[in-house]
Amino acid sequence: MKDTKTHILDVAEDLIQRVGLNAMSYKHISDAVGIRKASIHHHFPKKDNLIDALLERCHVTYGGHYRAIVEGPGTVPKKLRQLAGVFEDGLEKQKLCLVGAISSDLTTLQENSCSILEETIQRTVDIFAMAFKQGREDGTLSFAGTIADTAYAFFTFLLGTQIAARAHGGVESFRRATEAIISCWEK
Amino acid sequence: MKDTKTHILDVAEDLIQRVGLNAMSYKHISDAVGIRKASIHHHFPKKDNLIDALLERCHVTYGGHYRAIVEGPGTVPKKLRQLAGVFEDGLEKQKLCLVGAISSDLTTLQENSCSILEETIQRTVDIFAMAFKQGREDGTLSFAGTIADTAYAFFTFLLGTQIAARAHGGVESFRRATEAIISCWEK
DNA sequence: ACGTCTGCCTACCTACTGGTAGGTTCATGC
DNA sequence: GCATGAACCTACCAGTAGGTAGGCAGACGT
Repeated sequence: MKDTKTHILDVAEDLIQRVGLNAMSYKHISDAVGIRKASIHHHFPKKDNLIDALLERCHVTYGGHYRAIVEGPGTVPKKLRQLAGVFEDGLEKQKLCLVGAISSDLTTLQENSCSILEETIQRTVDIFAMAFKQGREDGTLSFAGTIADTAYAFFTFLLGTQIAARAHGGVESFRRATEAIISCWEK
Repeated sequence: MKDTKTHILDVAEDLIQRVGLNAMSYKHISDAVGIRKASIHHHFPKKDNLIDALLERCHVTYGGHYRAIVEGPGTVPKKLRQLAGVFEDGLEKQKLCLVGAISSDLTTLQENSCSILEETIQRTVDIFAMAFKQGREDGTLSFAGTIADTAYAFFTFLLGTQIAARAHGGVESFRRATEAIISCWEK
């Protein structure tokens, strides 16, 4: 039986990815975890605390995941497809990237959460940028903008395509759109 | 003094774009319009009716807007930048594209609304596709994928970049990311 | 044996959610 | 003159939101 705090975070993350930040409630979490609502408050007094913890955990978990891909073996175009694959896996389960789901409800967040979110995006883009840097250097990728801008664009593209594809086209459309973008960079 | 029904739709649209679908309530609308909550229900009995009306109106309003750009004068790359400009204008007011905002909260929608949303996305992509078709034919654009896939990718890219840029980077990042993508297609 | 801390509980609070019932006012058509 | 229906109102409903107060059982160091 795993740590309750982690269990709460897992359930909350899953709920946010599926139904969105504002449709997720302490009641939903307590139902799924199997403890009372007040007990969730014992671990995370305010909803903001939960969100902050989620975002901080996210740029460890996902950051590690992305980093493993970028620093791993294979050609750069293949790495880009692997990064897209992470989003595709989520989409298959009708789930959005946590950053995307939370960003959509940005204006209902408190300031501190916004800062963490901002930092999480930056760190993610930085990891993506390593791939584009490598691709430009080894000549497997060809793109017009800067490394940072292109990495940012690729991340936001994946984020948006995941959101749109859940509403229209599904995994098939996601894959075709991703291919349409990556193949333009491929030398 | 404009039609109340239209006034309600305008306010609801603005609210959804700013705070999201699930953070928008009949109370907020009634406050902004200046009539009582029950009166909103008189015009739109259920929230779903409001959302449906909003989506249907959206693919008239925005559809017309996009069509005017695509069918208007200027080179195709310029048209793509004008399309991006529509999203940039929204971002400047901290507002998301209606389709993006609603798509993020897709799972809290009823079936009928999902269908309309799907159709709205399809129609929008179809308009975008006209520009890519023209660009491929007159040789001002060069892209690897099909016209439909690339148009879809460009739309979802704009959608995602708008969401992400509101959380990190703002208009500046939006513009740089957009330029990074378009310049790869420009011959 | 002792206090104390953690984890969880029941019971409760206020504020707000979407939605309904039923009444008033007023313009329109017959 | 009178019925009709649209537009709006007050007043209310049950359900749910986030959050709090206070109690209880067990583990733990002293």
